[in-house]
Amino acid sequence: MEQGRGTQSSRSVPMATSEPGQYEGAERVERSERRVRRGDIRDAIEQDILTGRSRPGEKLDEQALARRFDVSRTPVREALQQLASVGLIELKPNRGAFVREVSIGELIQMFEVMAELEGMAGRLAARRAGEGTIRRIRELLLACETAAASRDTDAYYAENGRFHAAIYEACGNAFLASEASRLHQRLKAYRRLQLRVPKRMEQSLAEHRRIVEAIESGDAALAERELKDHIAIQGERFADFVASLSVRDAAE
Amino acid sequence: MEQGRGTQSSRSVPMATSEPGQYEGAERVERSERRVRRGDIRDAIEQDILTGRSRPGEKLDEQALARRFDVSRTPVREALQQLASVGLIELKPNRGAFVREVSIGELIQMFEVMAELEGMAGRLAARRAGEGTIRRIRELLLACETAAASRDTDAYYAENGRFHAAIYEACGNAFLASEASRLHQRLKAYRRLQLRVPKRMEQSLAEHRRIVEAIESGDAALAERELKDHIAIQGERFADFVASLSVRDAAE
DNA sequence: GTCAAGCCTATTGTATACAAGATATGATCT
DNA sequence: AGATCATATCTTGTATACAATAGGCTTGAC
Repeated sequence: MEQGRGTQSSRSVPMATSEPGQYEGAERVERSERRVRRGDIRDAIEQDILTGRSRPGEKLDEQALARRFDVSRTPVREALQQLASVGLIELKPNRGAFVREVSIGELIQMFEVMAELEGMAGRLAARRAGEGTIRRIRELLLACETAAASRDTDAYYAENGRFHAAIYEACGNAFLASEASRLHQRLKAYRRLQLRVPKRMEQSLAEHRRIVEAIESGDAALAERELKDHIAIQGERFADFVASLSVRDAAE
Repeated sequence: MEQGRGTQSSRSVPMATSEPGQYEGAERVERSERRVRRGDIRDAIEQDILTGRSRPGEKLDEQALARRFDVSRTPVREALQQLASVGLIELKPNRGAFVREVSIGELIQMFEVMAELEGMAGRLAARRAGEGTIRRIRELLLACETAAASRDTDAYYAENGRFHAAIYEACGNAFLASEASRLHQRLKAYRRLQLRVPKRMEQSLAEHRRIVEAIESGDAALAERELKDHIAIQGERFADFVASLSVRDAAE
């Protein structure tokens, strides 16, 4: 009953009729999306966390998730493990999975590291980027400008991500690129928040232009500084934003 | 059957014990290594990889590992997932787990990133380290010197790890500290290799002294440079080392 | 002899069963 | 009545059963 899959298979399960569904009241919306692809579960839970649908500190119930995706607990646990390894949730032994509470101080520290990595990527990109790579970055800058011109924060947010990813790739250090992407992904939700700050999109765009200029001219030190500042500003803006909400702040 | 287990699951100790200790059976090694602690499996496989007992490209057989630790495949798979998330192995869908082949180029890239992070930690440590922290770092430098004096590479290797960890802590950015530790751990095996290079231990020690000096004097830029170079040299030495012994090595 | 197609087997992936830990709940004693 | 211990119940963790897939092997045709 609780596992819709097993019932329709021709084989008979020994004593499968153990107990009638004791939680059948919960909504099971995903009726249509049987056959979830591997990784879908992970992505869905991640999305819930990043969008704030799952609040920090909240417990994630394995059984509920299993029902929601119409799978057993096994793949759900797998997904939870992966999310824990990325740092999005915390697995307390014998207690379960909880959405991680990230303090403001911790976020600022993460932005600080991100700034360093982006700066490094910029420095290397300025030295190593070839003709085609630079053209691609230029294109993405243009896309950012278009999005900004139409005041479309969602589009800007998306193009911005692509812009930075292109720089990671351009640095010629695949490991750095993957580490930077990982952190970028991790800070996604908080980056987005800043776009609400008035004029931030325009400022960001101006910074992007200077970054491209520096990379194009091959000025490694400048590219490093511009990118580092670009991210550092985001960290500060984020801190401002938070401070404006909460008067008391323990941000070291 | 494949799991010669389950029959003798006569775990005594009903629950009358009001002891707070949760792993009472830690030293109780029945048969092989019964009652493995959570995480032991992961550590053991990791150790095999880092020490080279499991060669790059080699396939890790779930069933064999399950037998070896006398557990079912479930916790083994869990351990493999974690190792995959750290990058030590690769999980090919429907194919299994394989020890990741790290090319020399990739390793150099990792050292490059490591150098940046260590440099950052040094810079911040120079600015933020307090009285006690510096004393602690000094102590660890002394321990390195002692180990070096007695030509004990194993001891030096261990003290070196503590020395760097102390600097990570001193930087006042816990996130950076954890990221640096993660990478340090990842490069562990390759770091160790370098100590075989003649005079490397002495050079390393000299570099350590300059690093401590820079941090003590509060010279952030210098501390950053010294640490960065310290790691960069390791990357270069590593490349030299590999180049010197592998004419026949299928590097990449 | 070579190649291809289809079965065979070995191994991964998923579901379910079962065990052990944790929390909630109720009974008993002071 | 309140506290404490015992138990009931729920949840996580692990074992096992089953399903599905990949790769090898056999067989048959050319």
